[in-house]
Amino acid sequence: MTKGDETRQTILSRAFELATVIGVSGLTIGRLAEATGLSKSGLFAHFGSKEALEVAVVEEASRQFVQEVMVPALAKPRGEPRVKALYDHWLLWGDRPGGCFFVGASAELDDRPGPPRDALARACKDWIDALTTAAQIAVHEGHFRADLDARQFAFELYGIMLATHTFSRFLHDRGARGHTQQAFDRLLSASRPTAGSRRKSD
Amino acid sequence: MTKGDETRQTILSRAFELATVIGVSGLTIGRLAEATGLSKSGLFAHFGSKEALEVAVVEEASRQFVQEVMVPALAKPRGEPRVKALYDHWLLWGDRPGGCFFVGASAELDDRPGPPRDALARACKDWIDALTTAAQIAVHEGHFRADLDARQFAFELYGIMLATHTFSRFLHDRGARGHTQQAFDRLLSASRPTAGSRRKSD
DNA sequence: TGACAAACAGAACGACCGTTCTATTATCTC
DNA sequence: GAGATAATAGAACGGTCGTTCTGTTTGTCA
Repeated sequence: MTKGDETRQTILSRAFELATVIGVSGLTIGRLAEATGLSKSGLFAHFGSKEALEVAVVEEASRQFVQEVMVPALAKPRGEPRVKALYDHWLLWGDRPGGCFFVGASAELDDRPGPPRDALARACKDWIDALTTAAQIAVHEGHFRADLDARQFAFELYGIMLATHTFSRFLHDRGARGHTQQAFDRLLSASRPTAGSRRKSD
Repeated sequence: MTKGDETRQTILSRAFELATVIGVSGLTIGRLAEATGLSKSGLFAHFGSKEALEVAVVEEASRQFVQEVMVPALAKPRGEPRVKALYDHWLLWGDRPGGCFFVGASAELDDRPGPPRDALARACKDWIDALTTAAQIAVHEGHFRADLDARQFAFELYGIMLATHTFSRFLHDRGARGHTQQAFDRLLSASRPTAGSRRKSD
């Protein structure tokens, strides 16, 4: 199948953009059909249900996120450089109309059980796991202190990202970017070994 | 007027509960009418428009937030105890079906301009200002270091709160409460004067 | 207590929702 | 190129949305 998958991909790309701006639940078949130039029923046939469309949109978002954030970061050296790259590319990822898709969608779906919510939660957990693993690697590399709780590190970094989203996108706070950078730097400093600590593989 | 205001208050209390769980935009006149036992038109007449209802719900949420979080904290001694009280009462505030109303509503309204969004942003800014002021007072009291950026403190504390909401409500992460406490403790430690610092009014 | 306004109910409106059905194109296979 | 199949359009469905209109009840106050 060629044509069908091609159209489906076009729909999903547009749907992802739309959902980022107006939210997952604000995304309707009618509006999406209009945005893509297809008829409601023609578009609908590609997914079979609104719920399946939402799941597909979440998966499309995850795909793009991996491409734009995870892959570039994995190309960086293990340890703190990779942690920094994850942070930097996330900032770039959030620099689009609507900001970070996942932050917006999380709040929308958190009390609406079902497959779309499950798919989104999976994506967020994967992201947090990636942050955790990156921090753990930084410990092994000796960039971070040996007793660092990598999961705790991921939690706090995630919080910084959420605060960034809220301060800049919702509150239009001009100091948001500065606060973000300062918070991240402080988190890094607190994670590095204190003077006189030992290095790895001693 | 007695009866009208009374019913209006009943509606708003129920609306606030509902909106916390299903979201501000998920709150419909029909559902709210059913939940309160009124007719759609009867309920509608109290507000004149859906938008006005949403604004009223945000204001009701703010009112309750002040009552349950701000007032108890202001009763505490100035400085770190008050900062801790703000944090503690916020945790209690979030311990209800749907979690923190403002966290959920922020993500929903951040790209939907209009009076409801403005009212919500005002409430969030007030909350952040309260955190900032409390931190600034802690500086004056000598509980926090003199060179602390109170606004930065508020930003990071806000991030911890957002992460708490997401980890516990959305991801159902059992470690959320622990991570929150640890992050808060770490933020407090980093804010206190280092050994050998001077006290206030010297 | 009787007049008057406030508070509500009920029905209906057009708009849009997700979904289904049928018909018509376009695409692919042989 | 013919036949089968996939891809899409169009109309229509029942349902819910916010909103308006018209009554009827209820409360308020001189």
